[in-house]
Amino acid sequence: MPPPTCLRVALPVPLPRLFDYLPPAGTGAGPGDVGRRVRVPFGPRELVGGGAAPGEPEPGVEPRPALGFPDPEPLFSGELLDSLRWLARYTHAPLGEVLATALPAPLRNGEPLPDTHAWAWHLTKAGATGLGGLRRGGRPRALAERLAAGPCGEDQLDLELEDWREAARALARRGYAERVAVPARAAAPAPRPGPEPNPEQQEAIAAITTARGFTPLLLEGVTGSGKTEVYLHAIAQCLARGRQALVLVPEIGLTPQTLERFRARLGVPVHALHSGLADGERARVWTAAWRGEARVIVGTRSAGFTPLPEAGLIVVDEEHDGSYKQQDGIRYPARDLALARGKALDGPVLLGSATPSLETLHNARAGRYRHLRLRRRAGEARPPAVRIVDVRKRPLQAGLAPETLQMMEAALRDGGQVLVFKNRRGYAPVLLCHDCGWSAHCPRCSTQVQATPMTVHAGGGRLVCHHCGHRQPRPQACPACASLALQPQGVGTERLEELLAERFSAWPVLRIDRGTTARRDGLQKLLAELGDAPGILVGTQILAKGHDLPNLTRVVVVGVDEGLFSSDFRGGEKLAQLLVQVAGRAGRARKPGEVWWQTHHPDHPLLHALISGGYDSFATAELELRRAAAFPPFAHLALMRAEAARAEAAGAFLRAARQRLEQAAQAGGHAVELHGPVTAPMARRAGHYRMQLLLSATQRRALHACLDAALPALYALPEARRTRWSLDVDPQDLY
DNA sequence: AGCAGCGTCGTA
DNA sequence: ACGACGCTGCTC
Repeated sequence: MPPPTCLRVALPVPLPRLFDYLPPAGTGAGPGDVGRRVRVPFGPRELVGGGAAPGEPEPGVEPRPALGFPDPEPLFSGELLDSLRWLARYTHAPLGEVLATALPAPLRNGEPLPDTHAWAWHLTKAGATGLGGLRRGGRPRALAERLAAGPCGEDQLDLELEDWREAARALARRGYAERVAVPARAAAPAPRPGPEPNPEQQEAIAAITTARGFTPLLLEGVTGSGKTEVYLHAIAQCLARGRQALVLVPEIGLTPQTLERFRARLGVPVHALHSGLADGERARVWTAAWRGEARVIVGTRSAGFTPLPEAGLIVVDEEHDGSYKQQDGIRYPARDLALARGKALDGPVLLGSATPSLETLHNARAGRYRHLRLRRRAGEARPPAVRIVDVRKRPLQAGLAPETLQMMEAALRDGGQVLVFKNRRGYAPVLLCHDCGWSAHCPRCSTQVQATPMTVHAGGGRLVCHHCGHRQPRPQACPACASLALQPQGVGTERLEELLAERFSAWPVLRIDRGTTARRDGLQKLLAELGDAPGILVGTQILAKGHDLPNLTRVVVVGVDEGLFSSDFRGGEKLAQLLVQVAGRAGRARKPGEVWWQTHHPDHPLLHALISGGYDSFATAELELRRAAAFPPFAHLALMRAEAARAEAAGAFLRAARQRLEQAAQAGGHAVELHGPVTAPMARRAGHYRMQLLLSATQRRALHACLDAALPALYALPEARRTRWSLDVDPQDLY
């Protein structure tokens, strides 16, 4: 057989096909080019794609020559390439878009692989002699003395000395110290042993380390039960076998303490990957993993794409967390990608959570995942007592009942900290005219029924739309009746902070939300400021996890009711997870914790299930509801969304799509139900009209087969060009 | 998606 | 007569 003349290339364009190119030098394309980056001409522009397969050009196309290969060998191969192909099939996205998403920006743009050495510091001759002249007790002196004992990697310096970078710069200016590149492995700190695992932890560790072949495991353990210890032991054993490990954590779960703990314990380079890193740094970490230099990668969602030529273990911490599903761009499910990678690797995948997602729990109960449990909290910590506060007819101050306020005061006087959880950012959710009833709405967003209210921010001075980000100054007078009686209605975290600071003026009140923690280490700094002193923390979601607050004894959840009647099918699950996670913040050390839920619905079954039987009992009841209603995990969903400046354009596309999908389902005998098109619950966002079409099927295969059959035709529809449309397989919510 | 080619308007 | 748009077609 003659060698193939073409390389079929996957390009980062929203077109469901590959493109054929002649190899650059005129040599034949080969299987060695699969997974390689290729620079190609595409119309009037130039793109970087990935080799998908050698082959012959489709009849009728005149292939152009590729411009060149940025690398001597494929960046994507083996398990990673298989997993990315799986992801493309699963999301029904073009392979080229998936490959591009898997690469850090510089590599996506065709830049060469960066250097991956680590940095270390060493003392110069001048430094060794001049050391004695440095001021005693100063940071430069301390650093110089440390370096006199031998060169030291930057990761190790992070562990040993505070604010050493400033001191290092000072030494470098005098010519006393130098920064030198060293192989990544050489810069790793020496490992330190951890505490002896308890019997439950030992059992879990043994289950993971003795697993052979693809083994998904659910590690279910309440906050403080020591899941991280299990991860660390399993990773250490994986490293001892000469393998790499990947740890995924939620967006806000990767704290400097977490990273420090991993670094201190493992004795190999531990690389972090998160949204706070510069592009160049991400590319370096990705490349270090690709070269096998990085042995442990800890990172958020996008770290799921890290190449691991010697992978031995994948951990997904807090596997239920919503941040694992990308909400914009191509929607990929990082937890499921991790499972797919484990399958392709034929290795273990450890899913950890105190509140597993219902689908994971369902899989575990059905025996598809091994189910490991940690029931005991470490040390003497006891589970917090939960109390429901019936606020019906009660006079509320700052949204808090009198007995809640009394309890808070008592806890503070006792020297403890109190967390007040309110899932509503801003000052107040509505601005209302007391004279005529006008209220502020976003000019560009609306539900099916009404324009959405704008949230009052900045101490009442500004209006912000939480759906599209639109902001405007707060009007001085009512635009409808010119009255000056404009009143913020309801309570957000900003106002709660203000009211609590007034009521509890003797104690510090700290607000923790997206506004106050914008900077990367903002949260760290805020919490460090408070320390163990008595005080109040006010905040949103962000407070639900990740931070050890040993002196936190009371948790108050103010907005329980807002979650109880969510219209979304996952609303109950999300609320239950939140309530349990927030409760986990209380009483982590010796002090017993208490959690107060304020509600107008003290008899709601969700609350009772959680109190009487815990998350497990809630999950059992909720799974029954899902089964009865044929919702996930008992059915599989895909949501086709369309938005356009004219409502008609979005509807026209989805009607055409429905027709093609129906035809495909009928022709292929796929049992798929179609619902819609209907106006999206958020009917207009940022001025665009939104419609959606829901697909559901009992068999996942049927859903995918139907989409596979119909999608090529949908891309070609004339209506498709007049609207922005997207497909979301396994949507997190139906908005 | 981008980008070009081409038509329809708006104004100088 | 020039240019700001929107619509259409095309990308190996």
